[in-house]
Amino acid sequence: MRLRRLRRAELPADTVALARFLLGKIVVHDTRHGRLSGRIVETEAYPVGDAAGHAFRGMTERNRALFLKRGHAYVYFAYGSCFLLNVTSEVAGVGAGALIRAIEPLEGIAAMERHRGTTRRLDLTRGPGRLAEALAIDLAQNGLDLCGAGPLWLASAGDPPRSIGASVRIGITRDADRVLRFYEHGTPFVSGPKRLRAERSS
DNA sequence: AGTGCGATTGACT
DNA sequence: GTCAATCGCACTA
Repeated sequence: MRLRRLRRAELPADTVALARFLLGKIVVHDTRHGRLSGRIVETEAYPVGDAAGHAFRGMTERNRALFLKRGHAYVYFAYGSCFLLNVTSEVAGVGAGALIRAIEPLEGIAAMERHRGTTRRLDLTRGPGRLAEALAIDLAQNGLDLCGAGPLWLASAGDPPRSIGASVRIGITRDADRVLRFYEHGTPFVSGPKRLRAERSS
């Protein structure tokens, strides 16, 4: 597969626009055990001022990376069991980002199966905690520049954009009515209940 | 110092 | 479909 590293200037400077932009792009993790990659099919935006966003109550030790300029990785540990991967979206000092919720496995599928302890293709990377585990992402990747020459990066495969759906975000309680979850229609690799997979956006 | 709560998952009915 | 596990962090006192 032909992959081209995305440059920071190509990333939309707006959080919601970035969340939509990321659909169809590739997230790549080059590890000691080879390349792990997947096509992004579901994201959520956590823009400035969003009560559901981790930056809402200011910078802390945990969410520090969320305040890096756009195109950095913000990884955090949730529910005592999972790591979640976000792409930061604003200028330095402003906390906002896009959560990657699901990818379609591309390269390194055998390694992903080992990391996840299953060979069921749909269970590999459907859900933010699952995809992080499949891609071997944890706090060691927190704060990495996704637009630099590092091991974790974003790529375009030149795929034509497909139909995009939108819904409310999953698993939050504050600002729960905002339509800030975006996903690709017609792929089985999207997480969430069925009723949140059919709404049309653009 | 103690408490409550998740940007979830996997097991189970 | 429902529900508990799990633990670091933020918040209160």
